[in-house]
Amino acid sequence: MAVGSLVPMFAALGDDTRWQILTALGEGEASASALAERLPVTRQAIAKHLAVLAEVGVVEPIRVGREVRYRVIGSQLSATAKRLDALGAEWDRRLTAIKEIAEGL
Amino acid sequence: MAVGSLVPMFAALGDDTRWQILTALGEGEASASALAERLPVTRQAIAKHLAVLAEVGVVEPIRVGREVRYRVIGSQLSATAKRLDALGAEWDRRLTAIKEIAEGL
DNA sequence: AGGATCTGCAATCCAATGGTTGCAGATACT
DNA sequence: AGTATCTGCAACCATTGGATTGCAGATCCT
Repeated sequence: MAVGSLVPMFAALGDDTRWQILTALGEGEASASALAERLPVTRQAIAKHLAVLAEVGVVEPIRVGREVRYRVIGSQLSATAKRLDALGAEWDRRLTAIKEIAEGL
Repeated sequence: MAVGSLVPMFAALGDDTRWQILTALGEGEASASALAERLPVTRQAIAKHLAVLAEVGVVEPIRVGREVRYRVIGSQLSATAKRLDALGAEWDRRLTAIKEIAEGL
């Protein structure tokens, strides 16, 4: 299985502030400004984070007049999870096979 | 669900070289020196990567005489996948509920 | 039109990190 | 014993990246 696009996804998910953003978005769509009011970082910092989250497709921008709201795409997380699960199973399968060969079975 | 320990895991998985290492380890246990022979980075760089991978528990060191071999723990990846999948489902559930409320259903 | 608010871009700063080289300690081989 | 090999520690460098401030453009409201 190709690892490929998984890496940027994990890199995006490997930051605490971004999870705070995702968690906040779990309560409904919100703009960068709105998020900045309840998170301990600047609007611009949040904007950057939203950009990387959008880049990997885990969040989606929705223009509403002059503001841009974001919403989480849960299915993207689930899809990533499926791929990761497959990789984990694959590793166990191969290593078990190798072990059996090594033990002469 | 607590996100907690997921973040360091994703941070660990969010690096290309580390996936090269994991992939190489998929063909069997190997030491840092052995890995350095087939990857385009130094042994010490690999050693550092193995340290962070071991820190999050996706890899396990096995001392064999004077060398230290590492093996992938596939089940850790699967476990992470399960948690991520649960989060994805949770988000979709909540956002669907919010949407229904907003539509007055 | 004028004010308030939201977004976007750019420059800047500092810490974290991926990578390197060099050296010392430990273990194996002959 | 002596040599070769493997690990581990430390210093160091360059780049990335999270975060900030400042300013300009766009949109809404009265």
